[in-house]
Amino acid sequence: MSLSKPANNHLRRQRLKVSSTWDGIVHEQDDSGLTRERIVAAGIAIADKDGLAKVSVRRIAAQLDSSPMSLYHYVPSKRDLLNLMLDAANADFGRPAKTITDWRGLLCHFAWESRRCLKQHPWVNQLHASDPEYGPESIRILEWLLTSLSKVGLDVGTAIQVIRVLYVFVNGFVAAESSASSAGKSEGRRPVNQPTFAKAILATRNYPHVERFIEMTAEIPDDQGFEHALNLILNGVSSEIQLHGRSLSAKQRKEA
Amino acid sequence: MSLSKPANNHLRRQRLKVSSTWDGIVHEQDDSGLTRERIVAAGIAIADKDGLAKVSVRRIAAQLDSSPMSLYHYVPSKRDLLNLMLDAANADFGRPAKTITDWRGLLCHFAWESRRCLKQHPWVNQLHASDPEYGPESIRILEWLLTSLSKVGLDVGTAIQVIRVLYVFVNGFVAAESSASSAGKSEGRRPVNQPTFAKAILATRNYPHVERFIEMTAEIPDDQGFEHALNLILNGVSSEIQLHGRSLSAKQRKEA
DNA sequence: ATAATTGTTCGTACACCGTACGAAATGTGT
DNA sequence: ACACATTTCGTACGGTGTACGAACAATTAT
Repeated sequence: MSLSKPANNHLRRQRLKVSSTWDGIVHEQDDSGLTRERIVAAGIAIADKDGLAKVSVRRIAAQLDSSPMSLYHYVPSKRDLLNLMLDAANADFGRPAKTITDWRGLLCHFAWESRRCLKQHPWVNQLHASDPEYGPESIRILEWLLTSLSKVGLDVGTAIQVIRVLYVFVNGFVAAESSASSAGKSEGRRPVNQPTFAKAILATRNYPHVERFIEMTAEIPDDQGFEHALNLILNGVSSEIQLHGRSLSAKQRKEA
Repeated sequence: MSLSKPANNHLRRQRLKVSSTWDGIVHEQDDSGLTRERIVAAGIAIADKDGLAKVSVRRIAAQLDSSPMSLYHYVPSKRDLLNLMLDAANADFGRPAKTITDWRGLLCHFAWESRRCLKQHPWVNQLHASDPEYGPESIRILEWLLTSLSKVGLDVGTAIQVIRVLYVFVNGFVAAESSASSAGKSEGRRPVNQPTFAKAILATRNYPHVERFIEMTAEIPDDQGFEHALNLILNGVSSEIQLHGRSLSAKQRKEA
């Protein structure tokens, strides 16, 4: 459709050499050509619309008016393509205003913003469970967070430990959230009278607490539940900091 | 190979009617026949040995000297088969001695025991990310934990919230653990000079904190890291309880 | 004993997947 | 114009889940 400008392709190739960091290979193209970015974007689009399971090399190719095997010139394997998608999904993680000057604020921002990104692309969780490779975006974010925290006076060691917990928590929470809501949406998926494990068992009325559990998680708004849980963890952090404070009193850390 | 005893099959079918609760269907068999349990067990064996990806209907059938389609009489779909596997994996969750009489001890036990189960079957995490359906075992465990906690005086509402956090945390932690270790084990998987996103980026030495992060998570023994993180969360719980304690002082919960 | 009914196995087939291989096409440098 | 490098893509292999229906075996009814 749109024609390329072969005149100065050579120059542009020279010029853009910096951009691509996957391996040695460098490509660029105007609108209609293949690009790793375009491929990744198409993959994300499909995953967002129809779920991660529907992301196939063939389908991406179709969406780009190309052929399956062509993609393999820009991406070494599907596995890696998924990794690229994963990282790209973190691209719109927002750094906060600089006005935040306490660790709690920073961690809060991190948690909420992570959650926002994750909810935008529910498939990230699935992906993340089977392959936690860090991409450039994730690394940038992590670095930013750690430097911010240390600027604010938090010991880097503790920061790291805490982030690990927080990160894991947010991921898991969102996973639970999104799979619960998707279970509600596509509730005609099952043959109707096949009442899902859980329902059949709970119908025996032998597990009152669990019933209560399910009720609660259903009726409490997700945001509120998240905030609550988040605060719980942050309180834990707070008490951690108080304990072996700013690297003082390292001795009494054995029993407190 | 082993011959069946067709003489009294009828009687035995009558006798065993109680056991199976999936839907209405009831089956039983001596050693050589198909059973839902045997199918599930085979699936678990494969997943344990070669990973979840290698669990296919065909392969399970082969392992049971049967044909693929035969399995579908005992299991409605592969999706459900995986759910059955998931639940079966929780079967050896151990209840603690009754000597534990404080919430912290109970939650600790729950966390450690969950982790143990998860580590035994690393694929559970993967599975869990894409389908969190509760099975009978999980429900039993949850019910037990909740009743125990309430016996010990913990408000059920808080207990529920806390368990959610803890559960999510343990899952995520173990996921991180196991995928990190598996990345180390099969490190010849990549074409050697294709240096993984992360390594290439970190090689620029622009992200010192992240480097430190990776070092730390690598060198701290997993058990220790887990204990630390767990205590952090439990401290959060502790402060939560102190705050709006045993439903006292609900007013000052706004700012503390 | 014979027939009808039921529960269980399984061969075949379809649509889909990731991707190895190598030939074709396209563009570039001399 | 020719040689070269890059990019495209047709074909094919071996795998997947499972719908369908024929075959078989066991149980029950007559």
